[in-house]
Amino acid sequence: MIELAWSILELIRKNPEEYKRHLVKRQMDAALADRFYQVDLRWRKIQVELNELRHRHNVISRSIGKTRDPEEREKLIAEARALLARLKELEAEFERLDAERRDIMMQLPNIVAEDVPVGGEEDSLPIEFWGRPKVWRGHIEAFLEQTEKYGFKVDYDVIDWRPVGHADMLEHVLKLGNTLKAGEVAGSRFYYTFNDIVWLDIALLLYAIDHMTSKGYVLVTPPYMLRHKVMSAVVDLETFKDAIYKIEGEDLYLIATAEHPLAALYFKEEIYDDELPIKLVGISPCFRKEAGAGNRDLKGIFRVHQFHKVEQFVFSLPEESAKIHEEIITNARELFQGLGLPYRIVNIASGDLGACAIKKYDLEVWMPGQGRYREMVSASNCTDWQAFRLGIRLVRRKGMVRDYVHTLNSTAIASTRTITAILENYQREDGVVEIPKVLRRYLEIFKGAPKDYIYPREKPPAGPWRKTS
RNA sequence: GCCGCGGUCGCCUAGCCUGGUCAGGGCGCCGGCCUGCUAAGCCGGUGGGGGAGACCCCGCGCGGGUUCAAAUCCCGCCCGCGGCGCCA
Repeated sequence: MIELAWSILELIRKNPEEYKRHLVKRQMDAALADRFYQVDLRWRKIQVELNELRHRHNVISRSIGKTRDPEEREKLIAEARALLARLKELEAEFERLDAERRDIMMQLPNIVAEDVPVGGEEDSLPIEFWGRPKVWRGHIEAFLEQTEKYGFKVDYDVIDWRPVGHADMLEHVLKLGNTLKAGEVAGSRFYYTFNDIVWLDIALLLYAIDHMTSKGYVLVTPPYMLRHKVMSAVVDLETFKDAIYKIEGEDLYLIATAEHPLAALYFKEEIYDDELPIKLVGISPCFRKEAGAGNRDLKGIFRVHQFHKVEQFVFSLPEESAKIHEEIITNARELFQGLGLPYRIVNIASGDLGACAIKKYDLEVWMPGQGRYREMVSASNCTDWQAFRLGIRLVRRKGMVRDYVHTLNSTAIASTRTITAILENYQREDGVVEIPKVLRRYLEIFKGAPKDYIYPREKPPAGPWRKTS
């Protein structure tokens, strides 16, 4: 018997109850698995009948070619026609079943890793803290809620003045952003940024690709749009609905992250085991509808429709993906340690995982203006979920066995979010923002770029502005 | 955008005109024999699915159509190459 190569299909056929437990962990309806099991069973049965019928038809059809006697020929053709009528009926049923089966199959989420906390968003578990957060006196209680509650003793500095939130910093203190005008001409969650903030954006991206390429990751500019068949293979249904922009009148979708085109780099390809791991670092703009976000983070540039991101992506051997997952989150740790931004690593709870991932780490930076840790990085192990949908096979040289590669992705740096973290963490009482030392080498070569500090201004360098506050 | 040519089982390629032998061959890869070891040589394997299995079905860029029968004929789409046009 041929081994079922996709882990989820194999699991449902062999042990549907086990798979249902994973659905429950994800707070999903376990009936999905039952439905698939039944449809799959019937699909297999019909296929047997269909093959039988087709075989008989093929036998007759082949014999027609060898028959010289015209009378005999007519008889055989009539017989083939009769068989064909029955075949058509059965084929119609099979096609209906096959469509239903594929439809459910595309909805099946990955399993949940053993060491993922079970529950909803509130059950996500911080597992590590780094750095020395600046905590405003009024946020101390909230800070302890986010640290000591989980059994971690995190040293922090108390500050007496209240840091200005990133949105107000950008727009009203530094005056280097304009979301009002952007809102008018493009819509909410768009922005104009100017001068030093743009330099900061670019410096962050350079810093991230410098760090990643020095580790041997291959630098990639990917397509910023993908076809439907590719996009739907890379993301789950929810993401598609809530995040993906479509190009009017074309079969093209804007990427929400470089993860999508990077995963697609090996669309329908075979990868030999001795080529793995393949480590990529992509740089691209990201476009997101943020349809499910409601009113959250409406101000500033924390949650926007468009930003730049440097993304890590790895194709790996199945037996190595857990190890590589640790590697990519560690790369992110290094980047944020370099920036001197205090963070915590969170093991995301089962109910909050995307359908693709068996396990996800978020890196959240302490935001002194908001008094909260906020997500900057997300690192997922998708095992063979994406690879199956993209048809990316793994060929093991020993015995030429075929299964699926594993895929992993993680943010390296998302520019706008990281800027908000810098604006809050490097802010002084007088409103001056210090530039993290590690970024300075990427700025010093440019005459017009800021070097050490970004200073508050009286009025913006460009764009309409009315004195309000 | 227009015209012409092309897309074959990992890679290269035959078959297409003139529909019907298992889609043939080369390379690579895997396994075996041989060998002190390697190479050469020889034998077998090398797309997907179903079936407990003997086997069977599907697969020639994708999707339709004609036919008892399609890699082969017809239509649409995608991609590549060459030429023309247009624009950086």
